[in-house]
Order: sequence, then structure tokens, then C-alpha cells
Amino acid sequence: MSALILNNIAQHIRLTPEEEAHFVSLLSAKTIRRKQFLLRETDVCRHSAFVTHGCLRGYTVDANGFEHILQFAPPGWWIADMYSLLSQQPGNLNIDALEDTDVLLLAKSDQEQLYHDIPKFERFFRIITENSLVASRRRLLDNMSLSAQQRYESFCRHYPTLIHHLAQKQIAAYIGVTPEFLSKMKSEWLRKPKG
Amino acid sequence: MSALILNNIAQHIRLTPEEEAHFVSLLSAKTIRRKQFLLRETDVCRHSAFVTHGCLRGYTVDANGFEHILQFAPPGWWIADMYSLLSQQPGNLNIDALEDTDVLLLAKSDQEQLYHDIPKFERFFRIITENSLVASRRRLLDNMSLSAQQRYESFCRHYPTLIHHLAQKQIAAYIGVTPEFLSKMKSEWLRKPKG
DNA sequence: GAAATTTCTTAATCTACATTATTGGCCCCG
DNA sequence: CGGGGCCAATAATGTAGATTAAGAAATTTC
Repeated sequence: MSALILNNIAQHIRLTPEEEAHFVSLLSAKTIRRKQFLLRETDVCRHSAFVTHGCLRGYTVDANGFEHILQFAPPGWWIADMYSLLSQQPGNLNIDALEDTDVLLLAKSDQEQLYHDIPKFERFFRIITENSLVASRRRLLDNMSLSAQQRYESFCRHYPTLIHHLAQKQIAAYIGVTPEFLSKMKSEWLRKPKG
Repeated sequence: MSALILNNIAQHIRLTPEEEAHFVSLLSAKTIRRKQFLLRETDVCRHSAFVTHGCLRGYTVDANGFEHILQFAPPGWWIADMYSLLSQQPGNLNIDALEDTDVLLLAKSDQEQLYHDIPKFERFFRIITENSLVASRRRLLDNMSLSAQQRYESFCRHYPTLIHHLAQKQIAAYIGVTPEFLSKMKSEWLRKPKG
């Protein structure tokens, strides 16, 4: 049941069976049903979540009521409101489920204890965070330098599996256009089958 | 001379004098003159750089020749092409100096050795990276949800000291508008002194 | 310290994308 | 089966910000 998360960890650090057992004992399983929330923007984020089944999304709502999606979290991904988790103040991220989803939760306090008990985890989360930072910067650049069309293509290239799974509305909110414009782009794209 | 960097580190981890000395011995000082490059986009990034004097900028050039600034690095800031540093492949970040600038360089290989020799550094760079990630996501959200006007205000709020220092052109490239439009915004802003 | 280069401003025109509105399909629930 | 939501498609109109151009101001260079 925790095979996925142990496998995820084993890609970066090597744990003894005892360490694995200790780590797993800190996790608590939870199921979030479709459209239910794991975190609301008024909450303080107290856990990191690892998705084992289903799909979560992290998004904010701006002053005009528009949703902006920061992250999708399919199985094998971590998700949290890092700002809120670090500062222990209310953040501005909502996390809800696009379909019924199973997660493993690691409490912030346990995570910090883990850094002391098994310093290798310091390394693990450093690496995870470094990779997230690289991805976040690439996306920032995409947003600044690419047209909507190119951002859509970039999304398709980067998340080929997610794309069938998601409503177009969600993809539009991720790449930063209205659903209407995404629809228009796709129909124009069908007309001229490009290169 | 390395007081600034030791102070920066002391905000997150506590080092013994011997550890400090060892760390400092790994650093090499370098001066980059105005308009000279610390890193070109065709290079593999082999160092993390800590700025002690002056100001660097990290930017990419898109297909149409426009510059997009990912980061300014005034004194007390770290800068590197994280993607290239991690993958040891050519990245797409240029780093050059806006004025004559002094940096302390830490080679990737030394940084990795440091993680073994003084594990506290694993923690230090984890925390630094976490903070960068939070900042990067906030900026991504700003880009997706705010108008150019609001992004300019957000920049002024966030970098009150930098703003006098920098050419408007640079600020425009950072917030993602043309210099012409930034100029227009500012003159409109003068006309109606806002609230 | 004058020429050369770069930067800033203003203004006219243009365009990628937003807004609003309408329609039809699909799914859920009674 | 029949109605109420939600989602996608299409299209008309609107707008934030880009593009282009050209002159003024500031800085760099020699």
C-alpha cells in the first residue's frame, strides 16, 4: 500500500528496512472524494500530502473569481501549500480532488522530527524541492515568453497522460486562458493540421 | 570579507569556527565587470554564486530576441542556473552583471562534498531552496492573476531598494511588459495620484 | 567633452486574448 | 422520461498591452 511512496523515496536515498518502517508509521492514509477539499485557502497547512490514487489540484482564486491552477497532483506526486506549511500562517492555496483520491499525509511536526531522526530525509526533501523549483521556473518562463498556443503544446508535451483525464476547463485554467479561447485554439488547430 | 555569507548561513544553521573556516576555504572570489557574463546559456553551470557586492541578473532570451528576467541578485543573494547545475547539461539562463559585481563561488563538486562532511549544509540548502520555491510560485501567480499595473506595484513593494538602482528597461523585462508600456503606465500613474 | 550609444517618453496603430452571449450535448437526479 | 446543471463550441464585440516610429534625455566611450 505504501509501495509507491517507498519507491519514490528509493530513487533518491537508501533506507534500511527499519527506517522504512519508521517512516511509514508516521504516515496517515486519507481519502478525498471528488470535489471535496484537502486544504482551503483560509486554513493553515499542517501536512505534506503524497497522492497514491486519483488526482488533486492546487489552485488560487483571484479578486475577480478566476481560478489559477498551480499544480495537478496525480499518483506519485507530493502536494502542499509550501508557503503556509513553512510559515504556519493561512496561505492562499485551495487543494481539492478532481476525482476520488487517496493520499498519505505527513505532518509538519513529524517531518521535522524525521530530519533529526533520519538525516537522509533532509537530503530527500532537498532534492524534491530542487526539482520543484526547476519546474516552477520553467513554467514561469513559459508564461512570460510563450503564446497561449505554445503553452498548450508545452502542456501536452509535459503531461501527455493527464491531458485525456482532465476537463478542458482545468487545462485552460492551468495554461492561463479562458475555456472559450482554448476551444477556439483547438478548432483552429484541427483546421490546419500543422507540421 | 566573507562576513556577509557567514551571516547569511547563521540565519539557518549554527556552525563551529572550524566548520566556518572549512566552508570559507571552499569559496573562490571573483569579480564580474558590468555587462560581463558569469554564465552563458550555452554553458554548463558548475557553481553556485553568492553576491557580496553589486548586482547580477539571470535572464533568458526567447525566440523573438526578447529578454525575460528570472531573478535579480543583489548582495546577500544566491544565483545559479539550477536546471543546468543539477543536470550538468547546458541550460538556458544567462547571468550577467548590471554593475561591477563581486561574488563568492562554490563549485558543485565541493557543495556535494560539503553535504557529506557537514550535513548541516544539507539543511541550509534545503531551506534556501524552499524559500526560493515559495517566491517562484508567488511570482507565477502574480503573472497569471495580476494586471501589468499590479505587477509593477507588487515589484515595488517587494524590491523597494532595487527599484532606484535599476534601469526601467530591466524592471519592464522582469514584470513582463515592454519598456514603452511601463513608461506609459508610470505617466498615467502620475496623472492620477491613486489612493 | 563631443560623438556615439543606450535609455526614456509619447503617440498612432495593431493584435492576442478576454468578455459576453447563445446554442447544443451530456449527465445526474427526481 | 423530463428538467436542471455543467461543459464545450461558436461568434460578435471589447481591451490590455504589443508594435512601430521618432524625438528627447541621459550615459558611456574614447
